[in-house]
Amino acid sequence: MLKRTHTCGALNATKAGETVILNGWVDVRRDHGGLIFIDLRDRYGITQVVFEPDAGEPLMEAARELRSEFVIGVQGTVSRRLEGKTNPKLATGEIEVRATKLEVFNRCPTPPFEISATTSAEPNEELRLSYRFLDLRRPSMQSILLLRHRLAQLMRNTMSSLDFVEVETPMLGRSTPEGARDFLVPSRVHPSHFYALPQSPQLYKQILMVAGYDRYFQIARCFRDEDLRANRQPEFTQLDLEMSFVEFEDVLATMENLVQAIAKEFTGEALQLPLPRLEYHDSMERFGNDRPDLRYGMELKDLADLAAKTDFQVFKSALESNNRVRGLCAPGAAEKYSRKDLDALTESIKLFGAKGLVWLKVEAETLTGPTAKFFTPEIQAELRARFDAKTGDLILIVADTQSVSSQSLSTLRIRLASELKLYDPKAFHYSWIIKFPLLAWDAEENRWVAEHHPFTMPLPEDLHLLDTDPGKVRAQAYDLVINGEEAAGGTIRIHDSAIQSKVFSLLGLTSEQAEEKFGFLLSALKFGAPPHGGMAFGFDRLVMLYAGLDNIRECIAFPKTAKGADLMTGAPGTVDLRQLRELHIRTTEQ
RNA sequence: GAGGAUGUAGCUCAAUUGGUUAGAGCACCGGCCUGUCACGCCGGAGGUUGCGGGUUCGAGCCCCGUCAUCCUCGCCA
Repeated sequence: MLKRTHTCGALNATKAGETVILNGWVDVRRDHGGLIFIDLRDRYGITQVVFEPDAGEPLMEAARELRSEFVIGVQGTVSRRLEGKTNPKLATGEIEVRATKLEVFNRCPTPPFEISATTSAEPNEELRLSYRFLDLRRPSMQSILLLRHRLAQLMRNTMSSLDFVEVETPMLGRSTPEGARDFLVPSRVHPSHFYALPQSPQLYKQILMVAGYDRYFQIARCFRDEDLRANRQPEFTQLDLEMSFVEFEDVLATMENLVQAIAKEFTGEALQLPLPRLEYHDSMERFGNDRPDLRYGMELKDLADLAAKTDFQVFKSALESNNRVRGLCAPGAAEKYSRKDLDALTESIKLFGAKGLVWLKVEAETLTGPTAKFFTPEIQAELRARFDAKTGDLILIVADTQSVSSQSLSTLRIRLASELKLYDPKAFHYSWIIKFPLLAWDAEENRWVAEHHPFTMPLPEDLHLLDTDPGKVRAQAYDLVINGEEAAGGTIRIHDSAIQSKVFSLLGLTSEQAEEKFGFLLSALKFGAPPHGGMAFGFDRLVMLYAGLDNIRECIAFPKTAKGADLMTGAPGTVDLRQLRELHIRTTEQ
């Protein structure tokens, strides 16, 4: 076998005259009859190999047989290219390898799509996923997986240097009631009993704190059996971590070191610490969601006072039902959005239950639009002032419930910012969102549910509200938001049994039920649990952000489709009846 | 569970109002070519228009069903 002495990205003019062997795939063949060029590709690069008649007819004959994606070994002499014949597009473009020997390791049928980077049209994703082994051979995919590897390495190194210990936790665990739907694994040995794949290593990492591993981390696979989205897969990866003997500020400060290292590595930016912070309540008011993209402004404004002064029935009835009247001002959008575009915007928020969208174009003298007549000159002036609106701007107003107006306006804000190019798509903005609510009221179940999980520590100054006004209690929870994406999130945990019981009772759990559901953790917490807290970074999402991707499948080697299928392997598939019998399982199909 | 989009040659796409034999570029195959690097030139082959049914003199196009993929809501931290 012709074993490589160099990779296809390694040769340059300093190696001229050396005899080398390259291994790789034929990227493209250019057959000039008397002279044959081969671009040879591996994951390091592309090197041009030239077959010349001097090398003998048998070699030329063999070279003529070569086709795209043949796997070969080539021996030859590194040779400086002739004056004016260099290729500045290739890192190896100064040289070429003049072939003296050729070994074809494997031939390849015409591939279903082209691997070469010179191809402009992207094959459709279904095909790419079916032939993932070819898709991943494409240089663009290889650079993504390499970036992913670099991020994992950086995280491991940084965490280790901060004295975190990597510990693996089980994939086969126990189903717990809170959170997402579990993937279940039947037990052969225990009929009718099931393991659950971890939604996250949450409980194990708290137990590791009790065990004295005061700084733990893991690049952990997590599983959630919920419907998929462009940025959601049934299995995904987190950088999971937990720290002991810390408070809120300690976790944030420690993690900012990691964030700073990541930013430096992937954007070259020297992040100023501490990172900016925004309270949940302010974020909801100013941006309508808890993960605002702060690369641009276009903040939401409350307009209740102005709405009250109009005779506009839509506003009046909204205020009477204690709903919100809020809006935003899109700079320079009045011209760019036709009546049809505005109808499309209106349509887009009906998805969230919005009944309509009030739009006003800011002109030199007045505001115009179908509902402008409800706004007196005085109110128009106040509206302008509130948004600091300029001629040519577009004011959009939604009158609806807190939830509907927030969802509608935050979605409009994101869409308009993108369409109006209000930010540099290559820029990065990092911020913490803090002081999340501890609990949310579940109207269906008629009880409080934990926003994060039942072990989240309330803010000390809000503890007294647990008895009087639980909905107002804020948590020691924090999210890291990068460019409008939730990149990480975490909490300080409760290590005080009195507070824990109080939270359980608010959640409607008796101590017996809590014991039954979380007994092993409660037991561990009793045996000397240190104060602790931690967080988890969405690893795939970080790769997406730094690779500039808008789809999570692009940064996962073997992802699932929207219905959770693996088009390459055919998973999920059927199994033999015998396997089912061993597992004590009978399906409804049988 | 729901809504929307897409499905035509190996790939990326086109095909007027339902009307002749469904086209193009790339890839592929054959021939020619000693400096290409998106090589070039000449020639060729390649189609169950996702699948099933219906309407019609006639369906890639209209209708019904179904499958797959994508996006979104619900769901999910």
